[in-house]
Amino acid sequence: MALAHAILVSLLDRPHSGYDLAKRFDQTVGYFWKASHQQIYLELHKLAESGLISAERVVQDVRPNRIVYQLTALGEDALHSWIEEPTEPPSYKEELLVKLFALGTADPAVLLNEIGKRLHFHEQRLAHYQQVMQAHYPVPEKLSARKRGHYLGLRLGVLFEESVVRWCQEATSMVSPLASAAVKSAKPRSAKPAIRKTGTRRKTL
Amino acid sequence: MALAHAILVSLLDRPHSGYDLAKRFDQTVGYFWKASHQQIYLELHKLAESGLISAERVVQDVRPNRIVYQLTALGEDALHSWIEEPTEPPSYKEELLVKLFALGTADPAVLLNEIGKRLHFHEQRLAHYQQVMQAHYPVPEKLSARKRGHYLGLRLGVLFEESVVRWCQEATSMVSPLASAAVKSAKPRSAKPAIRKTGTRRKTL
DNA sequence: TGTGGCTATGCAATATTTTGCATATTGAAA
DNA sequence: TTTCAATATGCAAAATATTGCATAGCCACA
Repeated sequence: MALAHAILVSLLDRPHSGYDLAKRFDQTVGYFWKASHQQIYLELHKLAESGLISAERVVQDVRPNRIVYQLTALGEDALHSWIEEPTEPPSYKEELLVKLFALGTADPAVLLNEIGKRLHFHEQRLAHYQQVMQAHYPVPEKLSARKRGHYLGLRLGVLFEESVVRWCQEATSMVSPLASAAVKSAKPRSAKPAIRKTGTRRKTL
Repeated sequence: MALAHAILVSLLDRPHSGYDLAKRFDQTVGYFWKASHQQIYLELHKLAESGLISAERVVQDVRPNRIVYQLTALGEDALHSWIEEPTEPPSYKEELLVKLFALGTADPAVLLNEIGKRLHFHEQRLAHYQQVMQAHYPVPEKLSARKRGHYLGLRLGVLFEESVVRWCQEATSMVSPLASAAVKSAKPRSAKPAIRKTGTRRKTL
């Protein structure tokens, strides 16, 4: 139930509305913990019900009203005893690697294209992280305790992205010979163009 | 529904029983896709029902009987059209980083200990990956297409583990000054010993 | 002779996450 | 002037994942 805890640590910094949290989970915390707004709102209701956070309605005239949540003493305790519990290493679920496992029979060109898209994505994210790093944590040794925690999150992000970028480059050079070979031997696996109607999704599988 | 596909790519190599798959998901594929045996058995039933795989009961006298599954033509098609679909980058969920976000108020010694355990874990895993690398993929440039896919999975594993190991080291040197400072200022957050009754789990949070 | 581990499969209940939909206002752009 | 993006919150259904439990024989160890 770690989403609850991710919300609680966010509230440790300062009170947030669900909307705030949803945005925050698209940045900072979101670098290593994703959550949709639906999930956040649901979790906030649960947390409020169990007394770990308290809600306050803030009336706004220009914008829709907000419900701002803050930690209760109970919530702080719960958070800190959770922190004392042992932490399990996460499991990565990399769809792209699953696909690469089928490199023997799949069309290398398709996978090469996917790898290229990923390279771009991770380069962008790396650049973003590095920029935040420059702007907010130029001298890590001088940071306060609280900021060190945030810094270390970002730091792992940087290291990860660097790895993935490098991997994408290596993967490109290992897959592209297969793709060009496939072109030469003219053995197209499938002629259907990769048209994706956005919004549709296969139901059966 | 990527578990289904992770199963299908495994079956692409050769037929497997649920038990085989569960073990495989603790190795190779499991490096980047975890699944429990319950989930695997459930998924196998679904896949068999939708005709993507076929089941065959293998009678054994010494051991319990096994049910061996293999891909059908339908299954192969489904797998390959899934591969053509765009792939989303995964989201990492790192509990430890969530905890580190509370570094301002949490006990640094506890987190330092967790980081230490993680360092050990990832060093072990890195060593294991490197050993498999040596044993099975000594010269990546000479690998067949099929093996290249497997190699690239392992390769990302190595890069990841190297990053995390490095991060753990950096994190240790950034958190330990806080821990010793806390000892000096004698400000224990909680006196309760970190006893964990195995099998119990908090229900409310 | 009991205890535990490995092989092998599975059900049921709960928890978590995703997907789709719904509502309502403001301000800026086309 | 319609359309789009942003602000703000939420419900319901379906898909996925986790947790606990059950069965059952064989083998090794003490």
